[in-house]
Amino acid sequence: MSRVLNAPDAVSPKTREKVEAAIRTLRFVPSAAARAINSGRTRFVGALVPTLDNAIFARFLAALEHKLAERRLSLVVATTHNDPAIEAEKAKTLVDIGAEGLIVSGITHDPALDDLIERCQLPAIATSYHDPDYHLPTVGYDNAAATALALDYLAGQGHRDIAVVHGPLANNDRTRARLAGLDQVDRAVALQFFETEIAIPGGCRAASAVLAAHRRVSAILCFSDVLALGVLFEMQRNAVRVPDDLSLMGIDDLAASAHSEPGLTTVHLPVSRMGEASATAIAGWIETKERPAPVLLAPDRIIRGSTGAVASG
Amino acid sequence: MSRVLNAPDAVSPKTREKVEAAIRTLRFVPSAAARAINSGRTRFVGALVPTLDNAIFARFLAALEHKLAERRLSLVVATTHNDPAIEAEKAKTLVDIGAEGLIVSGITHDPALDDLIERCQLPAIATSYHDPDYHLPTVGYDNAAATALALDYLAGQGHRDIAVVHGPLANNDRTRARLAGLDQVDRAVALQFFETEIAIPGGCRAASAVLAAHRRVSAILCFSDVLALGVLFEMQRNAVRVPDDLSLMGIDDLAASAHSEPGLTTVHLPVSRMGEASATAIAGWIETKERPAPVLLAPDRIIRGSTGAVASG
DNA sequence: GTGAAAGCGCTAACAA
DNA sequence: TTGTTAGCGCTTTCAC
Repeated sequence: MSRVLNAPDAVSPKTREKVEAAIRTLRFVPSAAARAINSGRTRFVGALVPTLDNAIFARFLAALEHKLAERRLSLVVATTHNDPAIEAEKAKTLVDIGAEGLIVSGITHDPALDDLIERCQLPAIATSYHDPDYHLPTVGYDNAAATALALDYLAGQGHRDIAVVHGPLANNDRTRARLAGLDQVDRAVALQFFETEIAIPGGCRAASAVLAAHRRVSAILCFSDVLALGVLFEMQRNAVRVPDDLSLMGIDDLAASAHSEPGLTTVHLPVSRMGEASATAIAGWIETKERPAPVLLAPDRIIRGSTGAVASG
Repeated sequence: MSRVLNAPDAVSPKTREKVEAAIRTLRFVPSAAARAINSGRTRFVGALVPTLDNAIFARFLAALEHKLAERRLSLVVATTHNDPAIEAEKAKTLVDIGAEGLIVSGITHDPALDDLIERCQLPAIATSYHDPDYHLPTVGYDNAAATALALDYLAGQGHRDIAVVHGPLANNDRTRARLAGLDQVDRAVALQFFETEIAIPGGCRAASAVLAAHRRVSAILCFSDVLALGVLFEMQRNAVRVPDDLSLMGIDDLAASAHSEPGLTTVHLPVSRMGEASATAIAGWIETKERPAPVLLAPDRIIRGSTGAVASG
């Protein structure tokens, strides 16, 4: 009967029909577990992301799921809320149910996670980050380069006093890398920093704080478009014109960013390609047993209407 | 050795240590598949959603994943793009890898999916919909009631010419139910319909169409906040004041809707609670083998700044 | 082309 | 408390 299901051509039509009839009458359903025990394959991988609330991760997962499906792999999703302990725990669960590989975000992890990956010899890929020397292959972009690209543009437009709105630093290497990227810009710019939660209301609050701050700025750089959207709304609420009174720049390039009024100048992070590249890398690793090379994806500056030049003089 | 892993207390400390040492040196990792074949449990369920691009589904999945984790279940995610054939195919894949239950969206499905669920005697739940007579338990809200709630409010505010912006009707029972809900409103209101893709640019295009339409409207009702956001942006672009020139109402209540300027009047759909209720229902069904009762969640009208009354006379 | 049997890695039940 | 074994449902192999 195994033959009828797996190699129908190697069975005479007569026998096949008989067996198929029996399968129907007996309501036979093959057991996935039994198949897995023999093939050694479960055909799914796990992905650990900080949250689903930010569209940037949803877009990443959409591309990841789509590309994995092409390789006949399914995707198990778990959220970590940027807590390494939760991440390690959920990773353990994913391995326990049989994940053949793991996709994690960033390079800050609980030792328990590294230990798990090492012990199980599990293919695992770190995303949203680039570091060729990291012990896992990274598939991602250079976070520092992304903010450098942004700050360089604002500085080039004549901005000398800039507010930087970013997410929590705790356990977030991406945010820290983005912060470090600002130092790469070799221009005389005064920066004020505002930390807030990465969500629309966080952006709104940060915008209020910027407006209330003692020293005026001519531009706001947000480390996420979600924050920038919140800032934009708050500015509209306060009748602050963007970009006339204040330039606004984000990082991510969400769907909304292209269509807001004004359109949001931002740095496009290629998260869809990152999802595809991650899928290809992990699927290849699982199939060939060969560790893939890191993948570096270039961020891309996108100029829209939310930024303008500072009137010189 | 099985005892050491599963019931460490029933083993003398000496033996335990010896076995644990061996486990370490041999780099032993228990096989999930072998465990599954004995327990009959794989400890994960599959969810089929139209897309991850709309935050409403991301929010649903976030709650679903969280509540499932409490029941020690993992979540496999697959996207269908509202195509019943893809849905059926991916459902088959999920069952093939051992999903213990399925969460699907709506009640329009390929017969192959129904057949699969029937044949495998698989616990399956239909979400985003309410129909106590459907052959699967539904966990969701009354889509018709949601739009009725919205239209009733707009009519109550004096609006008599209203544009309705909705997503594609093909294969989407939720959209059709929302459309049907408009008929429940017993008021003399002239409606114009605009179909577009459920995404920000879709909302923008629909807004342009509304502005270009021959007959003027005093309000726009969008069947999704994503659409309403797009409309709002387009109105800002065209210097149409909301709500002074035009009232705007959505359905969903996304995170952004509460913080836009003006805030978006909308109908809150309890998708987080729907995720939790779905998790509870499917987990209970798997554990007790007893089919759960349908769950009806009430939508909730939320009045914000994007709507106003029509000046009478 | 078909039937029979070994064996995958565990758990559970049984002796010792 | 510990060692041993049957058997879960499949795939693969080996006779026929």
